[in-house]
Amino acid sequence: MSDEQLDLVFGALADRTRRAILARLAREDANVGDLTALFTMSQPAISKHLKVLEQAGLISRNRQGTMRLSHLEAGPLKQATGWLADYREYWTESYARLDELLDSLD
Amino acid sequence: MSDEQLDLVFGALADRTRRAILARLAREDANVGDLTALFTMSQPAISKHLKVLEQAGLISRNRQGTMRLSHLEAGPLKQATGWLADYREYWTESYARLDELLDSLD
DNA sequence: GTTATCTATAACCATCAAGTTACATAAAGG
DNA sequence: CCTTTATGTAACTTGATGGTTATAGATAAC
Repeated sequence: MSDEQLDLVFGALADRTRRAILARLAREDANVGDLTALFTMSQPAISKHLKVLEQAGLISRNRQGTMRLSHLEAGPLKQATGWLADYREYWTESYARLDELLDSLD
Repeated sequence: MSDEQLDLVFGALADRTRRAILARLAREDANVGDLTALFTMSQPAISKHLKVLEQAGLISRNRQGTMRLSHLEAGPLKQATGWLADYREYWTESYARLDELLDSLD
């Protein structure tokens, strides 16, 4: 995973509103209105967050009538976890199992 | 892990210089001078990055004579991975193994 | 105690990020 | 078509971020 991509992914995850959006999308796809209702901020603010998430590859979006549904994409989350796992030497307890896990990804 | 802590950890990881510092520290502890030599930026810039990493709990530091050695701390990396793993439903292939892994952490 | 080395801090600058309000655009329905 | 609903975009404000240079502070050596 490139530095540029990791910048985008970790940058996207660095905001709690965006993390909450991802948590919501993990349950079910949602449109902008659904997501706006969850927070105390304006719809344009949510649209901006969705744009950041989309550019990081963390969500995809498609039109459904007048609405646009956001859908969680797990690929970048997987890759970010892969990056973190490079430090597995420091995860002393579960070194072996993590190795297994990583081998099995993609 | 609190939202505040996740903000700090993902925010710290969102910068490629800081990720490179962590990668260097994964091999061996280093002082500010060592780290400055790796990049094309000033020593104060590196000191600032180290401060960010320290506040995120990703490194600890202790004096060794006139130098201060930075040491990688894996705890927050582990917890950030734990957060990412909440999306394991989307990691279809390795669902079971990741569950095992998480149960074994801490 | 002076000097040399290593690191931190202060002050500053430019850019970016996260929010706002106001308005424009897209699709569906009567 | 005109209206309604849903969303995107523009312009702006505020504060954070990432860098700089210059300087101060801490420790060791002499």
